[in-house]
Amino acid sequence: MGASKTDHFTEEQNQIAIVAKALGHPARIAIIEYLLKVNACICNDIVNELPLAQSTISQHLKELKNAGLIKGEIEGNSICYCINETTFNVLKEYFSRIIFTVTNQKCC
Amino acid sequence: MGASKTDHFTEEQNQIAIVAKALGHPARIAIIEYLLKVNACICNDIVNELPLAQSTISQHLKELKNAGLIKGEIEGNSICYCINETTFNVLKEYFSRIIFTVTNQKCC
DNA sequence: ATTTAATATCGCAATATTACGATATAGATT
DNA sequence: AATCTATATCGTAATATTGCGATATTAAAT
Repeated sequence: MGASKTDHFTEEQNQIAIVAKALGHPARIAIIEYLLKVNACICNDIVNELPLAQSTISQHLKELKNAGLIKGEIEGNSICYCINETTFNVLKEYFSRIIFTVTNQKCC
Repeated sequence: MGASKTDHFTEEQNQIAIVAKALGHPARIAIIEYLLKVNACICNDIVNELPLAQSTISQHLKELKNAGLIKGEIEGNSICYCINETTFNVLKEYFSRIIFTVTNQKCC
């Protein structure tokens, strides 16, 4: 095994899971925070910031991009990776909805 | 390999990653949504709801519990699993902070 | 035209995750 | 006491993830 049974879940459930999974690694969280901090953004900076090899960071960036959490634009020699606000908003809305529902419950 | 280099990241980065990772599976998202829906909560219900074996669901519940996303209280024969609002709040706050920071940036 | 710099991809090894069936455990029911 | 019901744990197979070094690739600088 090792593969998830995605077929049996809703589109939204799979989508949220994909995004959450992409955030499920401290290096990727650190990358997001670094992008926030520097505002402008070039991958090679991150290589000096994180204790990981360049190839590993490139891989993490790819996963963040696939999940729609960051956008990357080629800018001459380097690449401008930025936060994709939209996806983070989807997450925030989703969690807000959960919290709202829980708060209005009486169980536990 | 297969293990993350958690040592080199901050406590918060690791914590957020752990919680996000726990949500990074559609079955676990479905479990959360089911808990929300039924309000009262017994694991065995979920077995009839999801296309997964009882042992698999038990495993997923364990991971959600370890990440602090749900709480479980033994209630006689069965177990009352409920959403742990606190952890969801932490997530929401974290994403809100990200969105706030991004919105006030001019890059990209 | 070469070289340099920034990034991506490949191939691999180590480990983690997912899922299942079988079995254990523990309280409830008979 | 025996059985049922709900849940957890174990063992195992299949697959995914993490991380690295080596090697592309592509644009910039010399």
